[in-house]
Amino acid sequence: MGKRRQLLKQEEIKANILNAARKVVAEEGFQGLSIRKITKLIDYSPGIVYHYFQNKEAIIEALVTEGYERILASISSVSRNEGQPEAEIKEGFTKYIRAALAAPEEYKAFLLNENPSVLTKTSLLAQGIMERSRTLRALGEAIRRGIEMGRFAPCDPELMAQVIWTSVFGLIIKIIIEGNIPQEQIDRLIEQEFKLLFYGLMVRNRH
Amino acid sequence: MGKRRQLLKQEEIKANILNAARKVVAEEGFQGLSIRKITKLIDYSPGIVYHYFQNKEAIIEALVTEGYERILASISSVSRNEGQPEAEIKEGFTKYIRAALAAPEEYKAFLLNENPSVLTKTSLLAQGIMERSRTLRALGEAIRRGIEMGRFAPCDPELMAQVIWTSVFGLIIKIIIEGNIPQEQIDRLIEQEFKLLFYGLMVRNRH
Amino acid sequence: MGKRRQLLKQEEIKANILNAARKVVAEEGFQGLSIRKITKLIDYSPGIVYHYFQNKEAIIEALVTEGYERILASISSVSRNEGQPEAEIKEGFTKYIRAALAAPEEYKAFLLNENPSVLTKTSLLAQGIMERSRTLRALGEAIRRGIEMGRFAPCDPELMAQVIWTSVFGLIIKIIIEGNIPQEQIDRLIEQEFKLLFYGLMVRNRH
Amino acid sequence: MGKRRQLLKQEEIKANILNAARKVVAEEGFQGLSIRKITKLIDYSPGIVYHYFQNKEAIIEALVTEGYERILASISSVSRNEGQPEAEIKEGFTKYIRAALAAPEEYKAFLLNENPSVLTKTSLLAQGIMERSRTLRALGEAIRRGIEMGRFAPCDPELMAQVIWTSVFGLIIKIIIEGNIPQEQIDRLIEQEFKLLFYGLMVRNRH
DNA sequence: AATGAATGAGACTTCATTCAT
DNA sequence: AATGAATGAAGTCTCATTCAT
Repeated sequence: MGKRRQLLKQEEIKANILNAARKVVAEEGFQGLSIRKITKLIDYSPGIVYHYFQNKEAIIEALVTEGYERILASISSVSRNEGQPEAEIKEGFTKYIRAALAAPEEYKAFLLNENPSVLTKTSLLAQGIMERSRTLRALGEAIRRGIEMGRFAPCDPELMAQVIWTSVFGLIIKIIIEGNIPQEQIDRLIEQEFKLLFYGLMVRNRH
Repeated sequence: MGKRRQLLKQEEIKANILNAARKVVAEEGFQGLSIRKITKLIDYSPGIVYHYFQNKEAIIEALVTEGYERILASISSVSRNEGQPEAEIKEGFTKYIRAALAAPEEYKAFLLNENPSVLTKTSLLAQGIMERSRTLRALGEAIRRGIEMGRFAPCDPELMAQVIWTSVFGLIIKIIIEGNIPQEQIDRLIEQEFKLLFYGLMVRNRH
Repeated sequence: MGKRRQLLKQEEIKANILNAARKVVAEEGFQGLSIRKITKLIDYSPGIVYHYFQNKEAIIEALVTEGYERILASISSVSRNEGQPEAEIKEGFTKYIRAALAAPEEYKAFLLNENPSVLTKTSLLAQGIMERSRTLRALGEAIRRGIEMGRFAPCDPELMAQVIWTSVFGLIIKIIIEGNIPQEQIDRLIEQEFKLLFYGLMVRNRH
Repeated sequence: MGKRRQLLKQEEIKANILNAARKVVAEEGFQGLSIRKITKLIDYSPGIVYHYFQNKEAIIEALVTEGYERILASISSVSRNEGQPEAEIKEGFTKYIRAALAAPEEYKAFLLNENPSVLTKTSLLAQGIMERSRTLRALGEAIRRGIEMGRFAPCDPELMAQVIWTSVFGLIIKIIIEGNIPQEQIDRLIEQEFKLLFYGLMVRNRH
């Protein structure tokens, strides 16, 4: 067998393992993931996993990296809107929310995970996060541009990006957890969310 | 032994068990809680736990409801502020956030719980929730008052209460999950959260 | 407290314990009987049982002795029929079957029990059993009388009593275990059973 | 290692487990069977059993069906006896009894089992059972033949087959449960059983 | 007489991981 | 590359019994 073909096959099996793992996680959460369940799905023996991954931890990390990329991909296509950064922000979150609600179990499993290796990808609240997180950077810079253009009130763009992000995050998580919200109500909540983010609670034109 | 004294002792041991459980949960999360770990901490044999609690589930429930009740209690003392409903809201959430962050595992365990009976207490997103949830009612009515006074922009008070609540919820959950945020940064985030809630992103005095 | 009253009370509590035990056995079989379940039913603590019974074994024995008496009572009223011992036998078994099917769980728990102390009461197959078992003695003597009167074919009355008894026993147990036999079919089976016992399979008047 | 040899070894270990289980059951009854006891006998750790069997239930089922199949097999070799159906019946039951008493625990476990899926195999008392049960059909038809030949008294062959079967069943179960009957006495009881089945209690030639 | 605390053993089961082959 | 055997620890829970009070 040529080396290239071997590598290919190796990647293939790794992918199989990850696919099986993803399936388990989607059904039973990260907590329910076990090596055995994975190998039962792909009809391999438990031992084989240790040929491709150092341990369970490594699988989780791979899963998570990959899952995060997919979520990020959903907002990578957001188009710059020079004149109205708020439209850009709205478009990004709309796509993000849609992607999250389309794979609720994975979203939950991923963003509520406290596994250290997962947290390195999902952490957003530390100071200076704009340098490390593409998402937060994109959001923060849209905010900065809005401020420079005079459309947004002056503020620390990073901090603002963080609380905006957690606001949306809170809504998504709650929608997923409550489980039975009618689509109509979900739409109304999302619409209201944007009103809150952009206009706040207080009345306009005050003094 | 008098019956009263016995009951006391029984309560005492129950409390010991719960305390030990709390300690385990605080260190390893609910996921890491086990009867064995509890009884090792209080130097008892595993079996004895079943004298005081029906099963592990009952311990968790006791822990969780007790914790969440403490959190709810924290906002029961919020004082009406007729002139400035925003101050009332801010005070309420400040207390709520503080209480939540003081018992992070319980907060998570309760509010991320998908058990139906828990959900009946934690659901907030359905239409008409203001009639069923004291918390949401209080928040929604503060908003209504603010609108009537001309301090808040006109909106559906219930919907607004829901997205405000989920915004704060998202921040709390994220702070808990990331785990290692310095207190200083937490304070800045909370401060920024209120700015967002009250003033939004867009510039004031816009037309 | 007078000694007599104490004794009374003691007997009363013993009876309570046994009643509770009987209830457990009726619902879950002897196998499901536990000290805890007993004391939970009568609202006492597990320890108390050991004041009245040496151990679990002793309870079972008491239960069984008592249960056996009740079953025996059902056939104690069978009237002697000097002319037709077969009528006497039929009447006895009819009452016995009815009593057994009226308390199927107890019957099963009792007669299928292999606990040594139970077996001392239920054993029937040993040689010489007619000297020790009232039931078998009654049956065996009816047979002996039948033989002497020339109504029954000559045979060893004890052996014949044993196989007759086990025949009926087999029918009862099977009816109980299958569980869903319609009453009509039960009646037909019982009727047929007596035909078998009295006339056998082979044709009459055979040379 | 070749796949075939592996399969062989796997079967071997499975057989070892079952053998150990059988040993435990033989000594302490099904009630006394535990994974621990099994693995102690074969010097394995408890976990390994779950490589070969899904759970304890599966072991019991394997044990029981295997045992009962052996018993059923014992009567498959009964030879037709055209002239004397009673000889055929006697031979069948003799073999059946011998097989049952050779695997008493399995026999009990299977025939006293109230599990619905077991009952579908062991039920015999319903009307029309001759169409569904090979055993009952064979017995019933021997009876029918006997009647047609004028050797057996006219009767409903199915009903007669049912009560005959339960008669023998009752004897077997009682022998097993009492446990300590000397072989000699067992033989006498069996002999007497056949006398009862064929000739009944009543005197012959009684017009 | 009665209690409730407490134990220690044992039940079934799942899991991550190692290892010889 | 892949397997299947195997372990040992840990999980929850139930039980009969003892004992100080």
